[in-house]
Amino acid sequence: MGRWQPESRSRLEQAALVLYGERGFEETTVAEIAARAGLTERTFFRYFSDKREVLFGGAGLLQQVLVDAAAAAPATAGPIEVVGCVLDALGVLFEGRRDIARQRQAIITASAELRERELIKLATLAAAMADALRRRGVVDPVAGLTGEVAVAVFKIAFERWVADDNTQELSLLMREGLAELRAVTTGS
Amino acid sequence: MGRWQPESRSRLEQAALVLYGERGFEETTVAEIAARAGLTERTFFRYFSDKREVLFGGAGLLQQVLVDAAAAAPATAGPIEVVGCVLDALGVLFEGRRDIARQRQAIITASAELRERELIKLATLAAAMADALRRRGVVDPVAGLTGEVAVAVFKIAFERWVADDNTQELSLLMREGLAELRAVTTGS
DNA sequence: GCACCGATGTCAGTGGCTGTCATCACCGTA
DNA sequence: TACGGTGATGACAGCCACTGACATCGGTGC
Repeated sequence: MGRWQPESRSRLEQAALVLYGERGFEETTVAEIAARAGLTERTFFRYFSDKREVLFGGAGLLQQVLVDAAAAAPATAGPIEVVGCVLDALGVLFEGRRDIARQRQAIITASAELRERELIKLATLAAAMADALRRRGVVDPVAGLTGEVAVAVFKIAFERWVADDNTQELSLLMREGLAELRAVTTGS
Repeated sequence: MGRWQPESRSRLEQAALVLYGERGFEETTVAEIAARAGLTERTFFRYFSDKREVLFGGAGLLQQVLVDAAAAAPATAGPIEVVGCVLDALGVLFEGRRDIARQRQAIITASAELRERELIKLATLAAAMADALRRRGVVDPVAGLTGEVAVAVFKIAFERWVADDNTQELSLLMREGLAELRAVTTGS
């Protein structure tokens, strides 16, 4: 036992999720996570650049889906329509995963350090969105601005989605957010 | 010399600014900053909760100005007009400080850790903006969404303002951003 | 003078994170 | 079957951010 167990990475992720959930992020030691996964602290840091990163393995997929959806949007679509397409794609990605998302989000919001990390992941998404728009010919500062706005809509919708007193689908909440935004910016 | 020097806090800020600028954030030790300010590491941590915070002393003032401006906006102003007032107030705050802002921003963008910290400060501003709007009777999710949008406009305008090839005033860039945003959301 | 207080120093300790080298399972090849 | 290579892991030492506890010392009020 021990060596050559194939799923080291996911075992570490699982262990971290459990321990962060039980005791909290700050109160959990990397050595404890590693021990629970049957590995050593050193090996943890070979898979994850730091103690927080273990919770953000999905960020890459998210960005991939975003970029692909932006590229696949109809050639005639303006920036906001592209945002709509992207948000739809992201909605699909989270379908049926609300409980998992909720558990993860509870851990993140409970820790300032983890909130910081989440924000930089979102900022990276905004930058990717802006790049995708530039690749479609959208110029700055509109591209950058639209990237930020897309993420803002996603963020607010996601917050509502994981809130306890809400049962709507994420896609719906994002569409709603986009509509509200349009209403607000055109002057109330 | 040494004790009872009155400006310990600002001496630490100054020392940090210089050292982060010269060698970079990661390569600078808290002990070095403290030594340069004629203090010890322990005292540094009495003034600042961590190594990054020493660069963000102005965040409180920023938030104060934001909240005040939002409260002082005409009662008839809708969410977007309030954002306009707030951005104007922030523009005044930065007037004539572009070189300092540029130096600081160069340090921050050079370090992932510092970018994280900046993002959480911006997120705090967005939350404050949303709260100010709620106090004016704006409901969710519009309040939250508008808070995020306000910060997005500020962020993009600030980036352009500190870019080397730009000579426009920050206020102008923010007004421009707001206009572009309106144009984008109404459909291109 | 004396008692008190608040800013600072000192010191020991924890934990995140890294560099380095050893080890061991597996694989291909002679 | 023996042998060398490879890649994942362990073991260990070390740096540095950060903290708690206690000592110290300058100034202030009585």
